[in-house]
Amino acid sequence: MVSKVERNKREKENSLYAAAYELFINKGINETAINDIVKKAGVAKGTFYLYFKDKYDILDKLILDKSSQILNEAIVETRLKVFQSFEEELLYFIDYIIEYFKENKLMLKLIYKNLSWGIFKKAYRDYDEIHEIYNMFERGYEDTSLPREDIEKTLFIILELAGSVSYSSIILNEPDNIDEMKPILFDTIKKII
Amino acid sequence: MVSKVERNKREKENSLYAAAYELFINKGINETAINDIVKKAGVAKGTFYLYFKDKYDILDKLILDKSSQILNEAIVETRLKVFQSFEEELLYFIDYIIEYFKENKLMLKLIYKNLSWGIFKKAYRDYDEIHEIYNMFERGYEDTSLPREDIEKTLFIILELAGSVSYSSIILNEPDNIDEMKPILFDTIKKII
DNA sequence: TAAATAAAATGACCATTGGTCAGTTTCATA
DNA sequence: TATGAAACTGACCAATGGTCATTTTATTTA
Repeated sequence: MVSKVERNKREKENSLYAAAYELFINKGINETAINDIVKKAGVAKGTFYLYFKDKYDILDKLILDKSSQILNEAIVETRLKVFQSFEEELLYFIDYIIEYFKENKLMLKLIYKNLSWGIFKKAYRDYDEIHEIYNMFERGYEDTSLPREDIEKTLFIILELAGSVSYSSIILNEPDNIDEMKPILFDTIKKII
Repeated sequence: MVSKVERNKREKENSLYAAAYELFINKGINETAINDIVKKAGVAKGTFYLYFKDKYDILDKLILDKSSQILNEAIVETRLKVFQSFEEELLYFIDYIIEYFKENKLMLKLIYKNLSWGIFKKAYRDYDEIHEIYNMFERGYEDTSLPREDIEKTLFIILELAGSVSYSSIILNEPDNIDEMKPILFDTIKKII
């Protein structure tokens, strides 16, 4: 049973997350004051400092949460489908995330600009779901021309590539919009694996 | 002839740039106050606001300057050499930049985390040198299997790839250090072109 | 070269923000 | 119902961002 204290605690914490998320998305991180966050969350300022060190602490935790959420969603959706090849599976997975961020541009902006690999590593340790991406690669590697020992590095390269190209084309339309960039991005990934 | 006013003006501005650069590098951007910058630069606070809108304004201009500087240096060095192929030329260019940033990690950290494609576009318009990267691609495209119309997109993809992989491996040693990652990065680029 | 004009530089000043902590409220336990 | 523990509060102060009337410096004009 969850005690009342526990429940209240989570309520305050969650309302802080929700308030910070909305403000970071709509006003930007630099333009959001702690005062804005606690006011929107309906808690006292001191409460903020019970849960978070500063603005960048709640930001880190926020994007860790959001990013593992969307990654997990993409993994689950991918597992539900049947594919002819690993290539097809991988591209489906990446496309799922791209389409998601096409609809949630502000979230992409927030996540991508602040998600360090260090944070991702923490997710990789702490969240079982994240392992699934690697497992997908593990399962599929026989279909590829890749040396066994390069799997992790290649996975990294593909995720970095997909991430940075998607970010630029979705947020900045540079060098072109995402729908124009998708074919060449996918062709590139096919060349890599 | 450069007037005395002009000369003084540039001195103040440059001392602000130099101070901000050193502080951003060593203390971090969030931890650096405008007061710190003007104190280090030896000018009054009001002077700062004559030249820059805020902290992020001087940061933008700083990284635009630093990044076009290193890009230009790499281009000049590459032009001095003779290559057997476009592939060789491109990899030399990228390697030059990687080696530079290996020796200047803090600068890479500052630039990469804050260089938006928007800023790069401005450099692309304003600085002739930046065009040279595209020209290198233009000259070399006959050596590749790429369709003519995909040159710009491919250039973009390769630069994004090299940039994000280099950043992670140099700064975070993730997923491995840059010397371990280089072979696979270069192989990947070869596959792409 | 001296006076008038223009431009640049200054730093005291105030509003906003980050962060603290003594006191208060809420909850679990005996 | 009393007691102790934990969560919560918001008044408070130090630090920061940004302004602007005044002063200093450079240029132009007479």
